[in-house]
Amino acid sequence: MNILEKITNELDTLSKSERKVAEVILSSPNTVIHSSIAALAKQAKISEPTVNRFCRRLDTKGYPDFKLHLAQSLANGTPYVNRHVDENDSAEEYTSKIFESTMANLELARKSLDSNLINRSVDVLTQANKISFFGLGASAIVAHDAQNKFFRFNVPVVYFDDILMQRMSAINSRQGDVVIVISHTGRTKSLVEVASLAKENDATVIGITTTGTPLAKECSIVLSVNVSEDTDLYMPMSSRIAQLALIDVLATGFTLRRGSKFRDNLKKVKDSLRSSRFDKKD
Amino acid sequence: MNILEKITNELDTLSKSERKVAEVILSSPNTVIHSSIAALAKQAKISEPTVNRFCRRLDTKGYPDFKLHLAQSLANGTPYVNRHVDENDSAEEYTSKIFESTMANLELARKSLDSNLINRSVDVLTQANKISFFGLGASAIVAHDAQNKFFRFNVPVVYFDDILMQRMSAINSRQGDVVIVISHTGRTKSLVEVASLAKENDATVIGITTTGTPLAKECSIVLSVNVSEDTDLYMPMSSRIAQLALIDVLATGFTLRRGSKFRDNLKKVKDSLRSSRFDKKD
DNA sequence: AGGAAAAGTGAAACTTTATTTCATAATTTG
DNA sequence: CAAATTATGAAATAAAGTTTCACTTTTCCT
Repeated sequence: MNILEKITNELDTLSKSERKVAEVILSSPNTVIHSSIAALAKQAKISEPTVNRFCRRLDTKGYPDFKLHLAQSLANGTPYVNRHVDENDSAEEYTSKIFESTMANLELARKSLDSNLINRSVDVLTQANKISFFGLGASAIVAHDAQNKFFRFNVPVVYFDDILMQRMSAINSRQGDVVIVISHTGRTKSLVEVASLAKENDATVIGITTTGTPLAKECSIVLSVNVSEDTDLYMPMSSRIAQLALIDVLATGFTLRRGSKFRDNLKKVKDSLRSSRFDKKD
Repeated sequence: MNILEKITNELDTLSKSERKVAEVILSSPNTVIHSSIAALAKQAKISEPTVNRFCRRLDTKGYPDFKLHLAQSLANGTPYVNRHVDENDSAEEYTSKIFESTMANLELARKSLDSNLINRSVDVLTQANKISFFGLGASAIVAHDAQNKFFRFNVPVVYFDDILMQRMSAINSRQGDVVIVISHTGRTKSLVEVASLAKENDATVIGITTTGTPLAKECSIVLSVNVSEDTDLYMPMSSRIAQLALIDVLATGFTLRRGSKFRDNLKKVKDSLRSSRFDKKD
């Protein structure tokens, strides 16, 4: 198990001084693996035995052993962890933290996805007469992106980030139409209403949202994209990035399902963009 | 670099005794990371100073530092790798591949970023009279997202995904304006022109693109977001996701730079959305 | 509130571990 | 084959980590 995560989890079982140690470690783990116990104690403004006790509480044999675990956690290939941005972080620090949290959230999102539901969604999408993507705020760009992607497939696709257009479109939907409603919180009133309207009008409603939200209840298929709670003011919404990855998955599933002839077509679309670009001389 | 590989490479530059050390380490590295220098010396049937010299020859500071490197090399379990989607992949398989590739690309992108340039960009952004984001196609949604984010900061911000609007806006820019041009390929002709126009009109032009592209040459600051080449037809453009993460970084840098009063304001914006949502009952 | 018990903490003593020094042994070179 | 170079380990030294124990703070109970 990743020791940084473990520290984060056990933060509240630690004593006051031990928490100071934890904070120093979490804020710059890469420095710590090169520090002696004395240096760390000094930085955390506590004594050396406290550091030692801290290490043992995390089920390591002592400080050197702890450093070993820490080093391994920091090495490549270990799972990424949600780390909060701190007011005094340098550019390097907050950059790392944001990228790592984003990756951690992608990992979480992947775990929450159910491949059977993805399969069913792809089924539905390949058979749709018309596909509409709805989102508001940060999720609007996901809908926008989805439109870009599906547009290339030469299927009737629209996206709206305007409540009224969404409502009108939902009301005009019919059997065979697919409406994809995107909302991280799943609590945005107007979007929940739109989902419900589309459903009443016999469209298949796919929700890209968090498990168990009001929106989820209105959908025919719910693709759960769970990411860690957005409690931190500085922490950006990683949810939209996970949602985009899911759009990639759906689009890929769509392409695969449609077979090889369809893929030749895709290639043509790609090639058609070439003349608008400067050549690559390499 | 992986230290086990390094040991193997340098085997013939080592002395006889040192080679004994190397062999012991290579044969059971997992034991070594929990051994003291004395234990290792005994096992290799040589003296402690020899072990120490061995460590230094591998460019580590000493035995403990060597163990740290060794531990990290051993931790490399399954780094995220770009894996290509195959025609016969199941939903589960392509989902995993897409998420993992996305993470691999985020990792790559992070490595290509220069924190000094991020710092300078944040400087420029906090002092801007007006901020414009330009992108086309997949990058348009990044520009769109950036507008969403910076709009919350109550600064004059616009985004255009229309070539004509971009040109007009670029021509009307002036000293103190910041123009952020987003393009993965950095070869889209009209965008390169827009960057050049903006520059001629004294705007500070920040490019979010790949290193060494025509667009990069036109920019005052280039934030390189390098991801692996998009050679595969099935593989979705991960570049936009890396770009979004970079937008998060810039927005976070902006927030931090602006100080605590500014952050209170942000909280208000966040709260103002509450009434549009269903309550959370938990 | 008041005081006993429990938990937390750090100074100092102590132990373990790593590094340096230096004399000697092995190897290379002319 | 002897001088020079390089390699090696015993012992001394230095550094790092751990334990003990007395003192402080907190918690819990009446």
